[in-house]
Amino acid sequence: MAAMKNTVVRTRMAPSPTGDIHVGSMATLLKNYAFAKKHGGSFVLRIEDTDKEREVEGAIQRIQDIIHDYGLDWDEGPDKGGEFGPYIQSERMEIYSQMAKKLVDEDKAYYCTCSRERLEEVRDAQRAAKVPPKYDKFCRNRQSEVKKEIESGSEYVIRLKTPESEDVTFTDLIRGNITFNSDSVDDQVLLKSDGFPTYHLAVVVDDHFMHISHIMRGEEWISSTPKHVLLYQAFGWEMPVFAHIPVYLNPDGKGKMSKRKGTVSAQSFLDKGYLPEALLNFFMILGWAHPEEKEILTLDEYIEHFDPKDVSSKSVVFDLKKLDWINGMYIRKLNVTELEKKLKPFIPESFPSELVTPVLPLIHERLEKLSDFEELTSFFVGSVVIPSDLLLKKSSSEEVTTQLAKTHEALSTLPHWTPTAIESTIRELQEKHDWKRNQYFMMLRIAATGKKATPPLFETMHLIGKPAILERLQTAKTLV
RNA sequence: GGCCCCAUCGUCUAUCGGCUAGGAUAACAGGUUUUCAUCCUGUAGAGCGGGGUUCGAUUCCCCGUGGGGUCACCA
Repeated sequence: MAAMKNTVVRTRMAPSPTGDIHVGSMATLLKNYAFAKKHGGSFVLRIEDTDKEREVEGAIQRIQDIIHDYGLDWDEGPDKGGEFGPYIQSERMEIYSQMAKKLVDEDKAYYCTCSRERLEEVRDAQRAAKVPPKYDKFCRNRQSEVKKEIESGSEYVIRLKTPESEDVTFTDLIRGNITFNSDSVDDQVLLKSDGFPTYHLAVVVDDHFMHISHIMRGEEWISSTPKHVLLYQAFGWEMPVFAHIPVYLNPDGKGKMSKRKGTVSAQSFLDKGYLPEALLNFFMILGWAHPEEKEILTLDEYIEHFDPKDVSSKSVVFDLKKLDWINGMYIRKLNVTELEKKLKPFIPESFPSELVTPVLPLIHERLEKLSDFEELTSFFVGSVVIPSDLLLKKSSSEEVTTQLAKTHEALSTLPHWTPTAIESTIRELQEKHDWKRNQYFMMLRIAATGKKATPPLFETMHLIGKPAILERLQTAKTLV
């Protein structure tokens, strides 16, 4: 790659503060981060707040927090500055208007005073005539008139003077050359009537002045890339390398991941009990494979091997089953101290704190998500509902009554309530009466917990405690 | 609809013209286990269709089909 030879790798992520970061954006951010790290370059965080109508209060802080929560960071950005700041677009207004004016002066852009109403009418007519809706270039060839209108107070925008019938080609690292005809490119607004730049002007200007070498962004930007290419050409600037990352499809395989089909914010996955490391790992192997197809890998291993050109060119399904598997792997790798710490926000207030540590070893390998804690421990405290039909599943009412009575009797006189004492008591009973082991144990499990699936019986009974167990055995007896 | 992108097991992928098409996950079956989970073993499961190019195409080209993206003074 000759183009890369003397270039310092600088990547960026440029979210707009209109809400929470999407998981897809976080995955793209990871790629930008990893690529910059791999080449000893810099990863820049830039805030694109040029739409004051959609801006959400506090979003800039939330964006930075969530990136940190995922264990990632940036080298230059709004909070830490950098050589090419400021990194918030609303603080760079002067640059954009200057650049837009420059293009007008060079006859590469023009003023437009068309009202929104007129633009809407034009588009409606085009849609009715089944032609692609585009600006009709009304102002493009009446600039002297337009300037007079502006002098007498008309609102105006600045539009790009798109060349006619020219091929616009750029290279995408993942797909190769992509060509559009300039006739399909609108005379894009560059500077809005409120003085703010549009996204298209702002990205190109900022990426240029911030010396961004590689633009890795979502595939949904491919169709606006020709506008950016035209802008680079108009300014006479060197183009960065593009790599458009495929979008994530909904788990059902239909359409771009959207709120309609479940939550999509990066935050929401943390809230659901996924570990950031597991999420990052999932992002790594979705649409990309380690040379040895290793699937559980560290950030460092990823950084070492990741190359945007190896990213799959097709949209990929956000497979929650695989995410669950990865998350389970990461939870199992945790030691109990770490697990307890990460579990904190997922432990119900009603759960006795002194029971947390002893219960962890019993549920550790059963946790797929941190949020499973509540479900897996529901029977350790409080009251349980014992399904009577399950008690009698493999035996008669008489036998179960006898089993419950004898067990209650034996356990109530137990001097030391330990797992081993409970176990030997119960095993002795089972052997003495020649009860079917599976039936008896399962019956006890149901009586003690109300559930068919639990951690090992004796440890579980131990933690539930003697009084509660005796009480539940009594209750069970009344049900059979 | 126009434009653009894409196409290997259900899903994510390997293959960079030689394939008995490999792996992971999910599914299913079995083993370990007092249940579940973990762990181990096994089974089933894929090159969208049609044309070329070639000694030979999953791999290259074209057409079709299907899927996706995008068409704002939003990013």
